[in-house]
Amino acid sequence: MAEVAAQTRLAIELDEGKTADLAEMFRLLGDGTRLAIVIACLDGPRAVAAIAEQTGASPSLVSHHLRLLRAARILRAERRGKQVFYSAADDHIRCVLCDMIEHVAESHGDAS
Amino acid sequence: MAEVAAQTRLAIELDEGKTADLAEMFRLLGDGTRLAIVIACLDGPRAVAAIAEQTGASPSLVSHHLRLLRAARILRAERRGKQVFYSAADDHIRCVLCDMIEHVAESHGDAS
DNA sequence: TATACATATGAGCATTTATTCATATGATGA
DNA sequence: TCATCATATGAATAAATGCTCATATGTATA
Repeated sequence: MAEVAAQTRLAIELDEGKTADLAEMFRLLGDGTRLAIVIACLDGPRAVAAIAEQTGASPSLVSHHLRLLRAARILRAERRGKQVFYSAADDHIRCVLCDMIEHVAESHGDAS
Repeated sequence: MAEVAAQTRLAIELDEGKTADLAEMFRLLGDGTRLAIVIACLDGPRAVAAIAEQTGASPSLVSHHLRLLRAARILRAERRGKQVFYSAADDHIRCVLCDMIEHVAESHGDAS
């Protein structure tokens, strides 16, 4: 963990455009329904109906969100017959989620 | 990087409450102004006025956002005389940002 | 072709949210 | 204490956003 800290303690310098792109990514993960959809797709390709059932959201709503997540390249779509399967576009999203889970866990743990 | 992927390829299972907490964190980073504020605080303690100048936002707006970021334990505040200095609460945020920067860089790079 | 199933899209609505302006709180120095 | 600087807070508003309902597109089977 110290290594990671040292490795990443470099200054992050981003122009306004890059910062906006980054924010857009976080914004997409910043909705409970959408985040649940992303998490549902982390373990492998999931059909829209399955995602809807797992998350408790309507197929229509799921489809709306999937469009955004696909456009942002957070998820990728793959058609198999009538169904369309969605899965994580790459492993970075998984890392982002794990880091954030750790953060939430730790900041809830100690009082300050 | 393969290690990280393998290390994190475990299934992420979160109840509704944890997912909402996570989403709330991402939501806070999902605004351009707020994200710029967080980035400005990554290299060390920064006073409110300095953050305002660096980000181009008004001190009032910065203060509003700082309140949210502090409440979410993304930033921590430290008073020195008249000024209040803000810095990153821990290194997880830095990791989250680095991962997401990589993701954006790669998904812009290759066409799919 | 016609029907059924799976997903996608569009419009409308209710809510949330980022921002600004005005004002308040807190701390230092004269 | 008074004045000043730095930050925080509250109210108001314009814009963005998530969701639902209705409908369209696309695919497979009878």
